[in-house]
Amino acid sequence: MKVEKESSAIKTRLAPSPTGAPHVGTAYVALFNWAWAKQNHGKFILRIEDTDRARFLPQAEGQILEALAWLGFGWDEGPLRQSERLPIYLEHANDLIKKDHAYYCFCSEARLEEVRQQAQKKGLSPRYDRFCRKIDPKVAAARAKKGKFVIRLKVPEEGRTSFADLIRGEIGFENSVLDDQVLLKSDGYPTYHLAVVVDDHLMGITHVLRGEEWISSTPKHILLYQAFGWEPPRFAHFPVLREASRAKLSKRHGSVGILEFKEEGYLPEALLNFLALLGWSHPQGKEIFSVEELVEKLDLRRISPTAPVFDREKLDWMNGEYIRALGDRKLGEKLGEYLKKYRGLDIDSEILQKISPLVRERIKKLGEFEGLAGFFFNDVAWTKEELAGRGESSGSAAEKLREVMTRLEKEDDWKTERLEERMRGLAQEKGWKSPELFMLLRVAVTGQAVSPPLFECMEVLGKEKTLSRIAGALKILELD
RNA sequence: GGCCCCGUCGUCUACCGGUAGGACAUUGGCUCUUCAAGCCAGUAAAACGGGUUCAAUUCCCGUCGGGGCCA
Repeated sequence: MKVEKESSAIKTRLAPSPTGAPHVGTAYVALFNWAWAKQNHGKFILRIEDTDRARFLPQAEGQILEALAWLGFGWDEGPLRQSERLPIYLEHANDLIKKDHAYYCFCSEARLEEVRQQAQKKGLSPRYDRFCRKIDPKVAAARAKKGKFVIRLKVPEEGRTSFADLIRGEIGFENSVLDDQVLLKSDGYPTYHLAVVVDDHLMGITHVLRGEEWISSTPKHILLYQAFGWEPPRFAHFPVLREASRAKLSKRHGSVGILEFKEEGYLPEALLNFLALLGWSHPQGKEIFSVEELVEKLDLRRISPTAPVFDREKLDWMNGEYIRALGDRKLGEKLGEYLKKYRGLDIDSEILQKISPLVRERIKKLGEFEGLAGFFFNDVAWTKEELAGRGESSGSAAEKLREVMTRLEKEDDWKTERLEERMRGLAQEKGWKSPELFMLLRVAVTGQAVSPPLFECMEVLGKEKTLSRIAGALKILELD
């Protein structure tokens, strides 16, 4: 059964530039583009905007694809590369010249620079002075055949260009402040502005959801649509993500790359849930929800235009929530894959299944696993201070451990409850404080003062390994 | 410098003309073999100044502050 509704015509796109590792800001915008398309049974397109040759990075596209795959965003068309569509842009730029909406410009860099500075001195926008706009088109065309040129848009001298932003409402600009934007560069590549407009139109994009840094270029785009005689898409400008300092997200304060989050052990579901809450809010005030629920409930009018701070602490909390919600089995699997891929550790999955309930409430990211539970499969080392310390002499600590050894060696029922019962009994019998005994044992067995519950650890570790750890600790204490 | 966007607890936000609710963080407590998790309680906000209105956080203007774009 096929139900075609008007809304099924909706088409969105993600248009990242392959100039570096994909940024969370891209994930943020991708999320809403993807969800909006899904909600409307429309299409989501991936387009690689690689016309900036100076900043092009060959490995970036692969990273973008990997990041999107990790986040779970599939695309219906693409990836399309603008660099493979050069003739199309050229053709369209020429078309604009024909329609007298664009013109050739032959000005040198030096002259342009001088014009800019003069304009600025007068307190005006640093714009091009439209010198070449006055050249007779026929003369210009002839000249263009021989030498270098760029093609510029003929921006109307008067009037106002405005659009209804889906998030912010009416936004308008006086045409008089707009520059005669370069459309085609002297190297034959289109500028961003020409390429987006041509592509968005040719691909039938109905909704352009992008970051607010594009607001000031939007009037140029609208003017281009008008020059071509095309109907512009709807626009929604999302707020940009900020650091606590209100500056743009930056590496100095933590991760900003999508793949870095993956590597640190964030779950994509958690990252996405967190991102969804920046700007948007669930109508029932829910904090934890799936992307499916976002798809169902998303309403662009509910997006706040204020640039939100990317609060890594809340992200961590949320990731912890998702980890806790995972079953032991699932968490064990995820840990296995993660440790293998990023730490080169191939841990037996059965052991991982046993450990995962012990760490589930104690880690916020998969990357924290090793620090908390590495002792299960790595060797441990102690110092005397770590073992004794806490106001206890090495002698008395050693005495306790010796006693523990004797009791444990006899124990055949190596189960959590049994072990706890034994050790509590021992403490009571000897008049030792059980918290102190347990801490000593914890350090002896795990090599750490902070660990999952002691007796569970001992059970998982097994009798043999537990005893050899205690023996090892004892040796350290007996050294002078 | 010009243009544009934004301004509710520290942070993310809700209500959007009848004075503020939730979440993270934080503080205290409970629980307790460490650390967590969990539960309970607490602290904490409408940048400022003018309008409009019976009434403004909510609408309008200005100021200030933050950010973006163009170089």
